[in-house]
Amino acid sequence: MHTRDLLGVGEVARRSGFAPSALRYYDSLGLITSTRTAGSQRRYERGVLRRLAFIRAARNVGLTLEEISAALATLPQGRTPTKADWAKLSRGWRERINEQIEALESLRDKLDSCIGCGCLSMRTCAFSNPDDELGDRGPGARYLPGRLRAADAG
Amino acid sequence: MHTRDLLGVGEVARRSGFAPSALRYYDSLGLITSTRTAGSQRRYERGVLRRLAFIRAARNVGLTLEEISAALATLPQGRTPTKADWAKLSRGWRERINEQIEALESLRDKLDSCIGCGCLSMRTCAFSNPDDELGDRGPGARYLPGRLRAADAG
DNA sequence: CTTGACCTTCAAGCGTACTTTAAGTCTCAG
DNA sequence: CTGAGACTTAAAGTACGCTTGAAGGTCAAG
Repeated sequence: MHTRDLLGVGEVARRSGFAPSALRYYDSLGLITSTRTAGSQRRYERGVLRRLAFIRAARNVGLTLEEISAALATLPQGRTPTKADWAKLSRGWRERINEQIEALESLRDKLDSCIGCGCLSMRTCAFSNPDDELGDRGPGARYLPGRLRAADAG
Repeated sequence: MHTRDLLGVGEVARRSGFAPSALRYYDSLGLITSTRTAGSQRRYERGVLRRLAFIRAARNVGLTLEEISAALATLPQGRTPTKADWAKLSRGWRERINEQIEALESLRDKLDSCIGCGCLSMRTCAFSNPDDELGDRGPGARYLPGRLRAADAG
């Protein structure tokens, strides 16, 4: 067998869907941990796959790697996390997603009224009003309004 | 009066809510246009404010500057855009926002079933399944799943 | 004409999340 | 033991959307 209980980066990549480079990056951030062979190649336990599944799901919800890292840090150390541990971690996501949905609905409704009146003028149109907290999140791409990126790790 | 019919960068910044540096950046991209004084300082017509309102609203909806640029390019050249022109431009956003909302709802529902079963395992859990088109969008931050970032300028 | 506020350009930096490249090393089926 | 293939590191690159800094020029009220 070449299917041991320790997996190399390539195999974890295949099974998790993450690129090897992404796995090394996560490794460097401490999001996942590995043992090393005598020749310093990474070897992962199977549990890493569940961890990676969590990471991907969290990314889908919109969490940053830093937020994910913080969430993972709350897992019980010593024993292998149970299903309940993982479920607890992701329970908060539901509300987060709901907030994102609400924000988008509000945006859509504003758009409806703005198209209705044809306004789109500065600081009077709710839809484009810059005081609706924007641009106060530092540099970097902001694909969605601030409140769609509120920090709240499960 | 120092409130002419041509506005300097600082004034446009104050009125639009964009930082002067952002305005110069947009200028460099051709998103907004300016005339120049003899001393090569930028002077904007009042119409730029509506244009900037559009830009901000489009950013709120999730459009990239490139998409916004393409949308603005479809405005009638020669005459000043009417309210109807602007409304036409933003009409497509509604569907875009609805798609975003649907994607999030689907994500939330998957999460519900995943928490119910406690699964979160690789390639079997719909919520974290990497084959749900992820990681195929090149480098850069991806705060939300691919389908939440589909290109479709109003 | 002075002066202070405001403006100019260009280059580099930032933050997130990785990927790519280069040059070299390790592993293990046969 | 060999060789193909998988792996290693560090540094730089990519993408987006700006901000910051340095060094200097302009504008307009008084």
